[in-house]
Amino acid sequence: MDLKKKVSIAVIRRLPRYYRYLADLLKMDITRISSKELSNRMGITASQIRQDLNCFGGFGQQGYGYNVELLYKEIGNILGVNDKFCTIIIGAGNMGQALANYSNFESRGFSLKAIFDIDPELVGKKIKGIEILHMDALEEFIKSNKVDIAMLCVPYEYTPELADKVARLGVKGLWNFSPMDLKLPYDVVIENVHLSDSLMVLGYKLSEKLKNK
Amino acid sequence: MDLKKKVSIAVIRRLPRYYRYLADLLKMDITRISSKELSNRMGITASQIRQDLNCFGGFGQQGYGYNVELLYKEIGNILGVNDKFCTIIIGAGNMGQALANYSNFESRGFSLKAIFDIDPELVGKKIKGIEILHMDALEEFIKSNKVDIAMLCVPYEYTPELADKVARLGVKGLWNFSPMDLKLPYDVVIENVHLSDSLMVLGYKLSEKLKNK
DNA sequence: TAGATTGTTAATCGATTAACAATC
DNA sequence: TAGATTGTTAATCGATTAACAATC
Repeated sequence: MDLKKKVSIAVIRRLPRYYRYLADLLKMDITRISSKELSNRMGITASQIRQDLNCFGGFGQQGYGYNVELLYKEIGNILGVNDKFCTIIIGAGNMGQALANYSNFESRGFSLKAIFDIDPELVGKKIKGIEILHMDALEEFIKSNKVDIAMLCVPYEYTPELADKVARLGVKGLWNFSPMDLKLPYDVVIENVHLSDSLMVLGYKLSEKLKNK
Repeated sequence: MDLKKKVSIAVIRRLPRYYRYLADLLKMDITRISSKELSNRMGITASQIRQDLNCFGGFGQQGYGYNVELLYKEIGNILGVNDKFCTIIIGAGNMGQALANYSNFESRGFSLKAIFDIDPELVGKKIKGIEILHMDALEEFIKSNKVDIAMLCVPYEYTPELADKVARLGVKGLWNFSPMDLKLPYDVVIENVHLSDSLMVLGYKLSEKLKNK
């Protein structure tokens, strides 16, 4: 179907970073930038920037550089900022509530539709105007609403079963916060946030640092 | 000082994942495993597993494979699970509280010593037996206690200033939850958790998926 | 011993960097 | 036009995979 080579995940993972730097430049009223200057700010090579951007098309102009606003919008498009993904949060503990309160998800195309929990203390409460529903209502909700992404913030032991359930109901994207690799027999995309993995890497870096002193 | 080549960060980032799989195997009372069998479970090549492990030494035995418990302990050692890092959480909002409640950090060598916030409503409250202190007490606390890692969970606009402050006070590891790349003139190791970056990558994967249907 | 599987070297692959012609 | 900087090809580097002798 698509003839051009698939863009590597390494490039994709750099896009949100470009997007952040371009937003900063916009805020500073900088209207144009060269790959050289951007490379200085970001601490990567200008070559890499040009290579990355050219995976998606020629956004620059010889002798001039890149128009910041245009490039910002283009990268936004690539990342689907204008796509409006409908999301739900499952598990309204601290992590779930933290995600519900993240204000910049909305501006990046992620629209929170509902929050679910089993705790009767939490059910009925509102976060950012979104009512917390009981878990029992989850299946019905997914069946009668478009849900693109489920953010899984339930305790470890509930996660696999829950992931399987929402995938079976047709949710195509999972954002997993449990320290496990979900394996699903369905055609689903998964992005993991393994906090303890990240912390352990920090621990490793720190001991290396102390060792070499 | 160290003659052997520095282990690449790609390898390091896989270690916590090995550690999780080995913990699972232990739980299942599996005492030995070959790189082949582990590769099947993890979905990576046996070659990569052997290469990764041999960055740190020969933990296996020809004809036998790896002793699960031994390997688990060795990887734990490499990651510093026995190192006891003292940590503090700055910002006791939902994210800070979520981190405070993460029970498996402690078992991985991270000992939470204090939590800080400016909100008088929160100050004095206890999470997991740790009292939330006022931000004003931060400087004094760091000066009179060993603090290895600060987990920064304050709003975006406070983060750079705060990072600079704790680094100046001698904290050597920062775990940053704000969507920005901290740049510090001090000798500090930083690990970022950029949630919105992760979510945007999920969004990208999802649109790719839908496009190719 | 025969079979299994490691540790390690060599080959391959992919990603990053360098170079430069094209062109604004 | 001259200078700057892109888009793109080629070179380099590093990481992953394959192969296999060593050995349990």
